Amino acid sequence: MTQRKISESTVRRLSLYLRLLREARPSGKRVLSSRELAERTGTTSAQVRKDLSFFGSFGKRGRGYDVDELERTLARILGLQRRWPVALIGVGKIGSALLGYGDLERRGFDIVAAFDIDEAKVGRHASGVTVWPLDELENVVRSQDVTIGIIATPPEAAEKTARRLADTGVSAILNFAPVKLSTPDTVTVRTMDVALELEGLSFALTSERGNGVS
Amino acid sequence: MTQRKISESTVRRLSLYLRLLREARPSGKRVLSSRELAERTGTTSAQVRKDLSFFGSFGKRGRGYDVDELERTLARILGLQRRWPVALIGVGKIGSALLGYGDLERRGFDIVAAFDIDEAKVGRHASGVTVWPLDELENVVRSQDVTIGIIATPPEAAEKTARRLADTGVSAILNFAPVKLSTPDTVTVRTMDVALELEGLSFALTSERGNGVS
DNA sequence: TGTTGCTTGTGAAGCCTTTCACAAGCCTAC
DNA sequence: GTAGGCTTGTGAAAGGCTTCACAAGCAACA
Repeated sequence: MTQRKISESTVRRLSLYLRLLREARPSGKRVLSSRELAERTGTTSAQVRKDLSFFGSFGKRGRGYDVDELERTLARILGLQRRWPVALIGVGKIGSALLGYGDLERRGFDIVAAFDIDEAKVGRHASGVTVWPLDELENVVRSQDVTIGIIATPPEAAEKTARRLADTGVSAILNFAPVKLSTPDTVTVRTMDVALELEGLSFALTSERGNGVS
Repeated sequence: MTQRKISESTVRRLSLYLRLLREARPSGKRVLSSRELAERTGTTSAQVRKDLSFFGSFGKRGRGYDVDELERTLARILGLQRRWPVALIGVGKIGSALLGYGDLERRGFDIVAAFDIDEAKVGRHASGVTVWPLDELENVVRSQDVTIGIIATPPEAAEKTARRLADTGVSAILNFAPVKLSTPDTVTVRTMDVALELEGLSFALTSERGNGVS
């Protein structure tokens, strides 16, 4: 789609800009400068302009960026002009929280199916999503055209689950299990590990220094 | 404690090394080389050695790193030779999931108090932690010597909650609300945003390219 | 139309992180 | 005890990301 090698940090910031633009819209602001975007996302104006410049020129000199237009542009760049069907594997504590977490739907991601190995959890979940037995993973994922999977299983099961997802054609995985997944490199994996983040905070507190990082 | 300017990515990797060492112990391995550490955490052996070299020399040439010793060393570097009392603000979906999530306790973080503005949630939580009314935040945090707070409130309440925590002497915040927190720079903030991570995956899928990132 | 003020887009510089490559050093086995 | 094989620790090189700094351009207004 676009040129290669956009860094992960750039993509992260693009998401932040998009989030900000969506929040800004109701306020009636029609235009935002790179400086304003920067201040409200915790970066610098040069960084904002550089990030956007990888994809084109979207601003007007002397004015800034049109809020609506930049919102559409960023959504397109990030692949969010569409909705993504997502499969959730593991309906324990974290899985259940995700099922009920409206922010995902609001931002374009629909959990269309959930899976659990525990028969007791199979059926209709409180949040309205159907929980399938794990055996059905391949069938349901294929029939629903799922390309993004969320792993919220116990750590022991994560690796195997990842392999099954990969084999079924899923090419992006958000992993909540505190393990490194070994997947073919046709699959993009992001791991979220709460304890790991807390450990980062522990380090910051221990090495005693108040440099706030967002 | 140690020399300055350790990058966030280094700290992240140190956590991964530590996690791996703890997993490796039961297997009976007494020694691990930087190559083995690297392979199992998704980096390179040179990176492992460089990361460790910021803090000292812990290996034995020709052999590798003693598992027990390096585990202790990393725990000390990360400030994990102690336990951290943590306060949780917001006992909704995410907050409840965290309360029941044993991995935190296992890795040295004790949620010693939870808070919610909703009277109905106040009392003893299923997971055994006391849920306090929000008004009690300052009292309880101070009396329990909490220095790490987890914000799991709705986004609108996050900023104010962060300020209250900061004013009460909390100097590290793990933020689950999808907003940028503005805190004095005596406070270190890390934000975890599920939708943001999914957007990163969306970008990867959209810009069509299979470069697996862990 | 000309002037003033402001903001973008971008090469270049600066800084930081990762990778390279190799001397130094440990261990085993003969 | 010494030869061979392996691994660490680390300067130096390479690579990547961020910041700088400024020409180009838009808008408002006289």
